[in-house]
Amino acid sequence: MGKNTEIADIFDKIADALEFKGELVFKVNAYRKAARVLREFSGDISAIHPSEIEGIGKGMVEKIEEYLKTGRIKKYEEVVADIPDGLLELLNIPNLGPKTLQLLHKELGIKNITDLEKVINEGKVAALPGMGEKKEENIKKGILLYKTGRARIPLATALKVVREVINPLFAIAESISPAGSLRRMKETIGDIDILATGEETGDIIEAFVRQAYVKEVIAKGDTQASVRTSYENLQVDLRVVEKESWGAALLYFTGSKAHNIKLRGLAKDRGLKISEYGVFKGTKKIAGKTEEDVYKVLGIEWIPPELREDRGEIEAAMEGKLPVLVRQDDIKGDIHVHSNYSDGMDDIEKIAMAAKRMGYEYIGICDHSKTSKIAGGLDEETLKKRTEEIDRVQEKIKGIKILKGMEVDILSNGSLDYSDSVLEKLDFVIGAIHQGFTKNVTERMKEAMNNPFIDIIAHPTGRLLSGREGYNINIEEVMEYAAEKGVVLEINASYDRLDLNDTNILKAKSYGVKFIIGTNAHSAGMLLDMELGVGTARRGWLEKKDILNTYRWVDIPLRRRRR
DNA sequence: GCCGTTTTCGGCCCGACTGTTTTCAGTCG
Repeated sequence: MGKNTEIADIFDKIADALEFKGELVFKVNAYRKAARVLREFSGDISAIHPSEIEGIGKGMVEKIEEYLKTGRIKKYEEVVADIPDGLLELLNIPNLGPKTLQLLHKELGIKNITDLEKVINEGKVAALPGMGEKKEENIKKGILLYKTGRARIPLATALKVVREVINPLFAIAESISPAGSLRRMKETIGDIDILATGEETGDIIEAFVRQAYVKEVIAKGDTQASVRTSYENLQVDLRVVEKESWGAALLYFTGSKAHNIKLRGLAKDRGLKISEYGVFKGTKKIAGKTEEDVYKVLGIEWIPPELREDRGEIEAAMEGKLPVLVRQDDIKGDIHVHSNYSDGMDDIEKIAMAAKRMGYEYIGICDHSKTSKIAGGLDEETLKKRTEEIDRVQEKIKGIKILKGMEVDILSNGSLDYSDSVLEKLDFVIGAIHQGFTKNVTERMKEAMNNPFIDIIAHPTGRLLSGREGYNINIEEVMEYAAEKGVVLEINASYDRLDLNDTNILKAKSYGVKFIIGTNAHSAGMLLDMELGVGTARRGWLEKKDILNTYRWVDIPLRRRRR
């Protein structure tokens, strides 16, 4: 874990403590904002000066410096001194906020979850001022949710669920769209947000809460409802709005929260007010039908959802310098697909046909090399057979170029898994670390890049969304060396990888790295994961020219062609 | 605590829903 994440965690804890103590919300928010920007900041935090990053002022810089020097932040120790260990952790319980927690602590002396459950079961909570039976019941439900865990689900799963949720509503709603972090293509999703419009608002809400997948109706009003579904307890929120407010509502519901807050602040500076109903000058509504309208009255262009994270996109829009983001239909081929020669499910012909149906110009068959025995890695003899097979299929199938690639293991000394004479005959080579995740990974990757036949580095950090931390690696050093050597970094679009991720892409781009999006598909159907890779690239501000598989095959400036 | 060609003081996004109230506080997004 990097220093900035460590400090961000402490700032968040300070925010929790201050909020618990009833400190001014703006002060609390200042700590939360500082934590957020620190998490996303990729530069050297020891060199930050006040006001250099928005949200980091004099006080925060002092605390950062203090932490770097002493490993502690005194302010943190002061604010938590009189708070029992583990009490603030209870703020993660849904329906239990700082005010209620303070009340329970003060009046009933609760210090941890055990105490909390005890007083709830004894019915002592309902008797407190401002509390009641229902509030007690809601906290009880919250505890249950907290204990079962509300893990974020991968984007790929959320995309599948949202399609199931939306489909039955098409018949009733006039228009309907996913919003929230899903629309922003964030790599993991907490809740699913859906926006709809239509004549019969009540009918839409009723139809929504009556779907078979609904396990519990959390809230239901005239214009919105929240349900818990049977899909891993995933919460889905539906909001129904007037047609005239569609754009403002979509903007509001898409977020991110930080993006919205900044936009609303901008509006306020101009004497306007933005809500989910529209943009208002006094009581007069001046925009709101489309998202474009809302941005326009602020004097800026429409910002693609994937950029809406308050990472400089609003400033870029004000200067007219928004990137023209890469799109799915810019992609001309997929170069990371495993066939049944190694651990893929489908044969080369089936993959090629599927790629052709997707409208690709080329498809790169890319199996494991010999050291990856578990994954059916190919020895030189089998590789020769695969080459012949590709030639045979290519004879048969026209209209798509089938490329001979390999995902070659980077070995413990940084050498590649085949001799140069074998690598030279391939159309392209992707180097990958598949073993020794903690051993000299940075050095091995750099050594591998010294081999002139390596074109691409696969899944550069090795992290898995399902939990694996990734390699013990200095990723900045790898990025810098890749840029120097002209080695391309992969955006691996596999649903569990998305590696490089958005923030690493931004960082790599600043070093001058070029990218390629590969699905790492192990079946023809998984070619569709390209959508996830494109979304991630867009979150990393990438344009068509940054991504090499938007080029025709003959035009891709692969390293081996530039020697 | 942060921030500033309207300000170095006085602002800081905005609204829905729930549950407790009888006009509003807390939580959430």
